[in-house]
Formats: sequence, C-alpha cells, structure tokens
Amino acid sequence: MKPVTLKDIAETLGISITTVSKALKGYPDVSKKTRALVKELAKTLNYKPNAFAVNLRTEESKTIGLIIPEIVHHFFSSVIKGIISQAEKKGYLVIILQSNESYELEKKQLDLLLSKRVDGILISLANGTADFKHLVEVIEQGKPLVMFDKIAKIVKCSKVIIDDRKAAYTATQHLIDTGCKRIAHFRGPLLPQNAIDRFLGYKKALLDNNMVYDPSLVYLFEDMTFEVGEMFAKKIMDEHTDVDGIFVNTDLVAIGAITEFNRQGVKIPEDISIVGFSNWFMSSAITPSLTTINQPGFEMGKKAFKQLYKEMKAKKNKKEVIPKIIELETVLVKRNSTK
Amino acid sequence: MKPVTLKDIAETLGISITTVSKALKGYPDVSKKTRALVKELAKTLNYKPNAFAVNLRTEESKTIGLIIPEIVHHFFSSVIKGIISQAEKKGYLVIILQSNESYELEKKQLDLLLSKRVDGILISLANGTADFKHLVEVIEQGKPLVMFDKIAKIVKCSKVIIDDRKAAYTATQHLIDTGCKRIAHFRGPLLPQNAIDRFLGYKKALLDNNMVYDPSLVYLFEDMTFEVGEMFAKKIMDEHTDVDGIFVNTDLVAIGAITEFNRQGVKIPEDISIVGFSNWFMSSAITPSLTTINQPGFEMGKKAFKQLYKEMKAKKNKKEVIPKIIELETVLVKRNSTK
DNA sequence: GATTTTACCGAAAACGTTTTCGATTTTGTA
DNA sequence: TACAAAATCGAAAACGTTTTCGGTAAAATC
Repeated sequence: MKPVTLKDIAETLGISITTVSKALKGYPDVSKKTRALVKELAKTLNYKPNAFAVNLRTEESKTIGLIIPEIVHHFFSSVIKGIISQAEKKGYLVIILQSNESYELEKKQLDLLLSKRVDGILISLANGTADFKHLVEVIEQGKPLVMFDKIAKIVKCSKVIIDDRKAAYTATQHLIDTGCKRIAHFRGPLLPQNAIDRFLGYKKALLDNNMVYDPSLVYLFEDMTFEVGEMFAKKIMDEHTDVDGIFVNTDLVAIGAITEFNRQGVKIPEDISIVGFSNWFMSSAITPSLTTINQPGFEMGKKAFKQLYKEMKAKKNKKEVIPKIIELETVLVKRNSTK
Repeated sequence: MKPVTLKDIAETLGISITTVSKALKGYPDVSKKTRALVKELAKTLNYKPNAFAVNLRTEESKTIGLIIPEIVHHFFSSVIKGIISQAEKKGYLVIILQSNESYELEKKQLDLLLSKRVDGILISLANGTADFKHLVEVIEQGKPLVMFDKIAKIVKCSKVIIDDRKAAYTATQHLIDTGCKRIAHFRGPLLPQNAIDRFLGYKKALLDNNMVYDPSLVYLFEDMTFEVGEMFAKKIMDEHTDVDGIFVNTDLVAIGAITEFNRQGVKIPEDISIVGFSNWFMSSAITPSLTTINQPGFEMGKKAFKQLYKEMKAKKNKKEVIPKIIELETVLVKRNSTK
C-alpha cells in the first residue's frame, strides 16, 4: 500500500540508503554490480522517488505557474498548448490559473504560485491590471518571470510579444492600399497594451497616408464577442454610411460584423472591406473569408517557456539574466474580405 | 534573499519553532500574546510556509492532475475552466497535461502525475486508448481518479458524463419529427465511447421509427475539422441526393457542412436539415443558426472536480468510496437549421 | 500551604531525499 | 611484502514542516 522508498530498497538489499540513491542517480562511486542490483529491484518494486522529498532537498519542483486571463479562447488555449508542449520536453509541469481579467485575482494567484514555490512564472496580464507592484515583487524576489502577449512595458523582465502596432499599421495600410478612403476601427478595451498599440498602429497608418483621423470612427468594446461585432456593424450602417473599411481588433468580432453585413446585404469587400486580427481558424471558414493578421499563439507559448527555462537554468547556476524582448513575426493573411 | 522560515521567526522572537508553527496554525495551546506576536512578525516578514516541506510532512500537495486529449478545443477548454474554478475554491491547484489523443502519451503522463504525487487525477481519454490497464493501476494504488466525457465504461471509478446515446437519439428524433425521411450521420472516430454512443443513438432512433438504417449514410471522420464538414457535404451532394437530414457528431463539422451547402445553393433547412452536437458558441452565429445538443462543458468540469474532491477527502479519512456515475442533462437547442 | 488542574511551551522524531566527507576495501605498483 | 592509488561504500547532516508527548509554570481548588 505505502509507496516504496529508498530505505525499502536499501534494507532488502542489505546496503545503505546512500548507495541506493547514488546507484539510481548514476554516481560514479558505486560498483557496476550493485548499481545493476539496485536498478533492477527499483524497477520490479516500481520505485518512484518521492517528489516532495526531492523538492524539499533540491529546492526546485520542476513545475512552473501560468496565469492567463481566459482559458476558453482560441488564441490563449493555443499559447497554453505551446507552453505545455515545450515544458513537457524539458520535464516541467505547468500549473494553470485563470485571472478572469481581474487584477485582484491575478494578484492573489501570483501569491499562491509563489507560496507553492513554482520554479518560474509565465503570465499574460488581465485587462484590469494597471498597477504592477505585484509583478515587480516577484522579480525582486529573484523568481524567474516572463510575460507574454499582454504585457506591462515598464516591468523589467523578459517578454514575448508581437509588434501589435506594426501589425495594425500593416492591416490598416492594406485597407488603404486597396482603395479604402474612410476606415473605422473596432478597438479592444482601454487598458491592455495590445489594444492600445493596435489602435495606435491604425491611427499612424491613417496619418502617414494623409488621411484624417476621426475619433468617432473608433468603436471600443469591453467584451470581445460575436455579438459585439454584429452590434458595431449595425452602428456603422446607422451612423457612418461612408465607411468603406474596418480594421477590427480581433477576428471573432470581425466575423460577427461580417455576418451582420451579410444579413443586411452589405457587400464585402465591394462596399466595405474588413481586416481582422489573430487568424482564428474560423476566419478562413466564414464567407467571405477574412483577411487578418496571423498571431502565432502556439509559437508564442513555446518561446515564452523557452525563455523562462533559460532564466530558471541561469538562476540555478547563479548567473545574471538580462531581460530579453522576443518579438514574433506577424503576417497579413490576405483573403476575400478585402479587395 | 532566502525565504523566511519558522526558524527565523522563532529565533528573532526567542521562542521555539514548535510554538511558532502552532501559533500560525491556531493551536489552542499557545497564549494569545505569543500568538499575536508570531502572527504579526510572520506578516511583516512575509512568511510563506515552504510548500515542499508541508507536502513531505502531510503527504499531500493540494494539487491535482488533469489529462485531456486536446486543449485547443472549445468544449475541453470549457471543462478545464470549470475544473480550475472549482479547484481554486477548495484551495487546489491543477496541473494540465495534453495527451494529444495518443494512448502512449496518456500512459506516460499518468505515470508522471503519479510520480509527482498529485492528490488526485482527472482524465478524459484519448481516442487512441483501447487498453485500460494504466487506469486500473492508478485505482488499485488507491489514488482518487475520476473520468469525464471520454470514459471507459469497464473501469471502476467515478465518471461524469452525458448520455450521448440519448442525446443523439433526441437529435435524430427531432429530424424525424420535422419530416426528414432519409437521415445521414457524420460520426466521430471508431474508438471513443461517445462517438460510438452517438452513432448508436442515431441508429436506434431510426429503427424505433421504422426507418431503414443505411450504413452508407454514415460518414466517419478521424479529425474533427471545419474542412471535414465541407468535404462530407460535397460527398452527400454527390452520393446521396435524397438525404434530407444530417445528424453531425460535432458542431464544428456541422458548420463546415452548412457553409458548403450554402455555397452550393442547397437550402437549409428546406432541402436538408442539420443537427449538430455540443452547442459551440459559433452555432448560434452561423447562418442559418445551428440546431444542436447542448453539452455543458463548464458544468462537467465543476462536477468532475467536486466528485474528485469528495474522493480525496474520503481517502484522507480512510473511508471507502463507491464509484459514482454522474450524468449531466443535455437539451436540444432548436434553431434554424431544422424545420 | 498543599494539591490538583489548567495553560503554555519545547524537545525530538518523522517525512524521504541528496550530498559531503571520511572510512574501508580492493587493486596496482614497486 | 609494503605502500600508494583507486574503487566502493555509508554515516550523518540538511531541507522545513507537523505533531506527539512530556515538562514547567501559573492558576485554581481545597
């Protein structure tokens, strides 16, 4: 019933715990004969080292924490998948917490992970997070931390991101290049950096092309849902019939808008061109298929873990780490929602 | 730099480690004065119990393992969210592993969780899993295990499921009730129990209504993708022009089919009625909106954790647990893809 | 004032592992 | 044979906590 321990093996073999431990870990100062004996018995007894004891002794758990705003979300679940896949390769397990876009929860969860003594932390910030003290504390404590996607620029730690501003610029420029004269923007919430950057990219593209930036053409949503897209599409038809292009912060909302435009007989891209963001798999499925910016979630997860891994290793070897900004490439995927 | 320990507090206060520990844990045999003193110092020093030591001593980690076939999947990520939300309430953390629908990986991961000594395990089986020895071993070891959604009926443990057969029966019956005479089925892979059950429910509904069951109307897919739906829709138009209803194993495939039918001018539901499965949020967004079976993922996750929690508590109190089958309600959500 | 009760505290063992360092045995060399 | 070198082993400490059990001091009882 009780799990077998080193002691059990040592006793039945008539040797010391030390030797058993060394034999199993391949230390050189144990003879081939006893090593073989130990390993064999360990296997037949199905010995598994007590992780709790190992953790206590080695002060590491081979476990990392991950805090993410929302799990039920195609982009984020892709990131999670990337993180887990990479972590598994390196023998790390990952504990996932969901902040639900709440700053308070995020703070509490960070604390929880710290008290569980995970070896490192990966985090994507909640929309509600405007204060970063909790993050700074983690770093000051010397615990490896890397942020991804939704980051805080001020905080001194490694980050894996895309250039949201550039990508948004590219998206908007594409609308301009294909003849759009009056371009609206469905933007994300106020606080998160990537919504800000995408908005800024949109604005800059307009100005660089000598087009007027009209704030009334910017529609801000808090929850990104299909229905928001439908609603904003209706608003556009009501309030701004002259709009002939829309850059949307995220595919799901863009698809909602397309659906509504389809319903109302607005022709895409003839009447209105639309560019989304993230290249969700449904964007190639919808009719017309959606031109969008590819946001490599899986890749981002992989890179984020890899960077964290480096920093955990560095910490173990008592080496200094200099924070690194890793920027992933985004590409414009041209489909049928633009000319 | 180093985290503060009970010893640190004890020394600065000039008392024993024992007393500090007891004070913090609210033992009655420590005076109010010292208790207050200890608690205050602990707070100012930001003392956090070393989880590794606690785990070792108490033989529990307040951590559970979760093995899931695929994370990037709306239903499963909803389940994950349900599990995590419930676990957090009870002070449990969850380690997530992804089997990628591979039996080999699933086995390895189960072993990994066991060696990490999680307090309990939640699992949804991979499509490739046909042998259940690895699961039986977990149970024989006395480690609480509950399966959800994709289960093995033979294995003696608690399970949280829906009645796939009944739900499929309801879906098919609805097609029949609305006048469909020749009903096809896009079914899931060969092995997983829920694909089998849904197929059986479909078949039984046909037979109960004195309709012929025609195996050539059953299209089996391995990967559930949008494209599979498109492809099968084409096949139906080629091979079985008389089909006027389809029960599809999963919404995504159904939506692929709808898209293709739309493209080809096949009218839904006039020419062909379609019922999906799972009530993915896009099924209310597509045109026409998809009639489907609601599969409560979040709820399933919650229930699965709750059951596991009961079993973990029972184990702690050395009480026997009798495996429980928890069946969640499914409802037919009528929309516009059926008459 | 003597005795019992209660309140409070701490020593020590235990959880299972890793690792250092010294001890012993074996082998090699002269 | 004597000695050095190499090979092999084990005792013991340490990681930080929890908990049992015994002990002392204070309070209560007579």
